[in-house]
Amino acid sequence: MKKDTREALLDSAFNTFYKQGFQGANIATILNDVGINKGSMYHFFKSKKALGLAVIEERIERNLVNKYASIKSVEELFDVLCSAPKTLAYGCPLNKMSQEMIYIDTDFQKLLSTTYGKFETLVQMILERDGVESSELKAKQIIATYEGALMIYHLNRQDEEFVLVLRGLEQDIF
Amino acid sequence: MKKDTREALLDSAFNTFYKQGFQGANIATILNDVGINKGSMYHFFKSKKALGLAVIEERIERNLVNKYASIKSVEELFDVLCSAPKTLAYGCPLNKMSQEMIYIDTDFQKLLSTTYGKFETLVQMILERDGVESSELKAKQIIATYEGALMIYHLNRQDEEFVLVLRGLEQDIF
DNA sequence: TCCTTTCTTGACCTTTTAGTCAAGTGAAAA
DNA sequence: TTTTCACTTGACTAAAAGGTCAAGAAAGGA
Repeated sequence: MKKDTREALLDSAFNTFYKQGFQGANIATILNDVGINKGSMYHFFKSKKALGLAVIEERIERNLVNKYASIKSVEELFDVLCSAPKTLAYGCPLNKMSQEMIYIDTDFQKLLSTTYGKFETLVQMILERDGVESSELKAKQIIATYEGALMIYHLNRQDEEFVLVLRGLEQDIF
Repeated sequence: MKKDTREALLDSAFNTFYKQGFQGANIATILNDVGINKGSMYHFFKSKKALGLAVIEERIERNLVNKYASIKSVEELFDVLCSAPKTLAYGCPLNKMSQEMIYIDTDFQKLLSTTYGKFETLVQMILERDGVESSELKAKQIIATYEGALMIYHLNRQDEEFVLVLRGLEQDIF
């Protein structure tokens, strides 16, 4: 049972921070959700901050790799990107955590910066595999448009427009 | 002096919320910054939430209109967008506040959604004045790329790449 | 000048928050 | 069986948070 509590904590913390923000979330919610007591959590994580950093490393980053490492073509990439409104109910977890924390805490800043770098590399590799020119810049273009469009989607809740913006980019670039 | 305190409160609250987030900011910081006491603030704003909503209406929205309403051409628009890293030290205020609050509070959600709509309309009008086709979609494309690129910039702190992404869009579209 | 309304003060209240700790449980190693 | 160590409990603490209020100061109109 040793690992289960830690994993359950990370799962619940990820969901709670994702929805409410790191600062806005309170530990009691997570504890109640998992069904354990405080001391148990503080056995695994020395502080709320440590839990937050672990969520970035062991959930946000892991989810990104799971999602993008297996993508085989640019076409497939855009299909996955276009499905974001269905899978990401509160925006991009990495983007959201970054906007909140990078100006406040340098440990968060460093880790989020590194994680973003990995995301960018994953996208870049998909482009290179398909023989796309200037893949670094295009990876940034794709991610930027994706992140921005997802934010706009969550303010409007209009699926079609989100897809149109991304498909527009796909056609402009390729 | 009647209006001064209210205006000073809005200024300080805007800066504080902008840097630390709405939930992460505490009222004592703002009060200390302005140099007044609690009761004085609660005379003008019935709650922290009311202050936050007023900041959106009277600062975030006002700043957007000030910045974009006077832009005369698409060229000028992209120049202004490219200067964002110099003027927006903690990202796009509207984007940041939205990511944090739209899933938490419906009053924030409504107001931020409306404010975004005005921003989009301002950009759309610039495009139309220059005779750009399908201005609505292109306004969304520009804003999406801008917002996403600005987020990436703040994780990397590399000016050139931010500008390259935006200039790339400018060339792809026009 | 006097009166009314608009601010301002600063102490106070209540709730919530992250974090601590000594005592206990239980499973696995010895 | 006994010992050990990883984990769990739940009450406790201290600080910080948002918010209240009665009383006083200023400002403006009559």
